[in-house]
Amino acid sequence: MTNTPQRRTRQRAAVAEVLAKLEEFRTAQDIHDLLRRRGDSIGLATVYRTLQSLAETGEADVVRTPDGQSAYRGCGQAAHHHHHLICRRCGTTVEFEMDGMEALVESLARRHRFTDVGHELELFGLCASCAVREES
Amino acid sequence: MTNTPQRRTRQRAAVAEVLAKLEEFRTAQDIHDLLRRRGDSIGLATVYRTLQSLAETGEADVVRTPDGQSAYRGCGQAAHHHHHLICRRCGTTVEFEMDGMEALVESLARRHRFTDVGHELELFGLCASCAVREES
DNA sequence: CTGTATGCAAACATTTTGCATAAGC
DNA sequence: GCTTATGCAAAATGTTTGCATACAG
Repeated sequence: MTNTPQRRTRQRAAVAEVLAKLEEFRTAQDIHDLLRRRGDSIGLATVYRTLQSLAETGEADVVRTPDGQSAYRGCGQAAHHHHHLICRRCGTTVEFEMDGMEALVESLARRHRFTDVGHELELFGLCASCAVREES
Repeated sequence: MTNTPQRRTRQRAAVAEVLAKLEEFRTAQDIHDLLRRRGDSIGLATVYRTLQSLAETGEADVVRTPDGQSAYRGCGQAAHHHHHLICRRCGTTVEFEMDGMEALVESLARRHRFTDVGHELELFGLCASCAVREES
């Protein structure tokens, strides 16, 4: 299986550029909107195709939002690498860091001969206010 | 917001029953198939509605599969609570346990006044064979 | 009886694909 | 020039919803 050589196109560059300055995960459609608003003319399908291809080569990370969309972020953007604690009722999100993780994931990956393992940890629970509201 | 009182219907019971004996997360459509194969006549929409309602009341846990489907499992089934290490290229999945997690999640939840916090941790990486294949 | 749950089909939202055209190499 | 990438619109996929009917309480 030979490495598919990608062509340098205006669109691909644009997607890569936007992706590179994204701090957070953004939906394919979000990215399409961003590009359009920036003045780049690009088709939605192309955005999808490009993001997919970038994800395959590891240049982008992907996660799934709780409502079922794919969200992308430039690889390496995981600057302060925080995770999310999300209320499954009202959607309130708290960012947090988890120091142990890095090491845990590392050793785990090594044990199973996996490389390049990313960890996007999303915890879903019930926030304080919603917990109150749920007391029947 | 009063607790919506659910009616005991044959369909709801059937879904709950299947869910109760599920060890792993299953897609709504999977569950629909299982029910049909078991001889229960039930509509797909009903399965979706029931699963959603069970998830809202906390009787079922939900996760998103990497390909964008919702997968359900009876709450409390988290018996040996393992996680998944998934190859983002070939899809190979390795189950693993992570002892530290329970405690970490617990303290984190408490710190932010969240309750009922579940942790489904899915790690995506590159398995040994795919890593080799990717050496360009 | 009253009203919620079901089933079906149609509606939806997101993502993928076919195909003709444009553009990289 | 040959071949891959793009754009558009149409198709596919997974899920939700409207509405008439069935059935639980």
